[in-house]
Amino acid sequence: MIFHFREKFPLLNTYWDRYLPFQQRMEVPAKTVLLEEGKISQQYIFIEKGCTRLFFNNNGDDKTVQFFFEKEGLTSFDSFVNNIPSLFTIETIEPSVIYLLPKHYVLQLMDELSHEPNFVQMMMQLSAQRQTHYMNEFVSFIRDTPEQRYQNLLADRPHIIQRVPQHYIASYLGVSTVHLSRIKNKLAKGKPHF
Amino acid sequence: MIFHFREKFPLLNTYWDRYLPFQQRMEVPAKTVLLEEGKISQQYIFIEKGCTRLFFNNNGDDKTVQFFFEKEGLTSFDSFVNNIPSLFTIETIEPSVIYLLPKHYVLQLMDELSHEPNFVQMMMQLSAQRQTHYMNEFVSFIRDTPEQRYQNLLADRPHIIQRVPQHYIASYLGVSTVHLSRIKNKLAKGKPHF
DNA sequence: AAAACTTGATAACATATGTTATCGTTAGAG
DNA sequence: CTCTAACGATAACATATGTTATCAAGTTTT
Repeated sequence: MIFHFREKFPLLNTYWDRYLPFQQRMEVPAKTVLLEEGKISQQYIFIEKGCTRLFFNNNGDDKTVQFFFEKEGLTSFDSFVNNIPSLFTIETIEPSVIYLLPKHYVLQLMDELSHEPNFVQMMMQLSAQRQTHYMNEFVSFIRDTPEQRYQNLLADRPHIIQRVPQHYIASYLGVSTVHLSRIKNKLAKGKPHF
Repeated sequence: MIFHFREKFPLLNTYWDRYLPFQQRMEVPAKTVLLEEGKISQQYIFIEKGCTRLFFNNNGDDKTVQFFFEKEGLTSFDSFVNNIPSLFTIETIEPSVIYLLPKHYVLQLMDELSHEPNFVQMMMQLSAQRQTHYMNEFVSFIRDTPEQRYQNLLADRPHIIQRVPQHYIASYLGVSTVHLSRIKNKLAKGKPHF
């Protein structure tokens, strides 16, 4: 999510590597809560193995907002940056191996980074990248039907459909589990694969 | 949108003021295109008077993504930062007075800013703010019905409903113009105001 | 191994929403 | 000032989607 720098800005690897010793390694089972709704995010989460989801509770039922997999990092950004209660819970979906870096070190790392020559441009690019992600999710809702959104997911991020339980995907797509099942059924009939 | 710093970070006013002379003032009628879909955003837009919308074309009909009013600044961020064709068009809704600041100056301003002590924190806060905005739009779709989204709009940003033509609002809410009209009718009956 | 929970499919019905068409009003253009 | 286009309401019908309930197949727990 946020500091998923490594591929895009290889320069930064040296910075990250310096902070690796401060990370706490954890092996956790599925459905482990890494950040609870209402708590203030105190660390950055990096996923080595497994996957997690970001969700919120709405009148008793979960609404999943995003999924994260191997080599991705995440946090409840607004909570992390502004020290306010998180609107979201972060929970593992599969048994996972994760690394936690306390906020203090993240901020220190960012401060060091700020002296690099292209820091401003880099920050803006990362900011634009994250903004574009959520904007695209939003745009997809005002442009596509749930069926089209499911097909987009199937085309662009099939690993989500393969690894994530269907009711999480349903809430992410904004439909009921029943309707997602109908969509799958309809697509299976339309495009038999034999 | 992006550089709407002034209230949140008064420190920055001195920076902005220094760049005011480089801005181009324009008085334009309604439905003036300020940035066309497919073109690369070359300037930052500040609205002194009037309002604009950000939209994209989808098979012939517009889908409005966001509205902007007095004292707000905007650009097609991803296009602006990464020099790629904009996915969106920016167009005035009312006759407006706007200021344009060429990208070159914006980048120069940011570079100067980067030497301020709390620059990193400021950038992260602004980034979080924008991310939160789009995330909330997204969350609203997987949590609320169109009727609830309309009521949220009415409660949180009534000026949009007052000043913006209804078919723009309909696409922004993700419903047809007919259905938005139905929603308004239903709410008017439920809560008579006499 | 039995029990309990999780996951997913499906049916039946109710409601929400889209589409197309028509009409009236208002606001701009010539 | 008249004409036209933009805007908004409404009806009628078709389709999409939600809700509730039931069933089946795995998984996990005990």
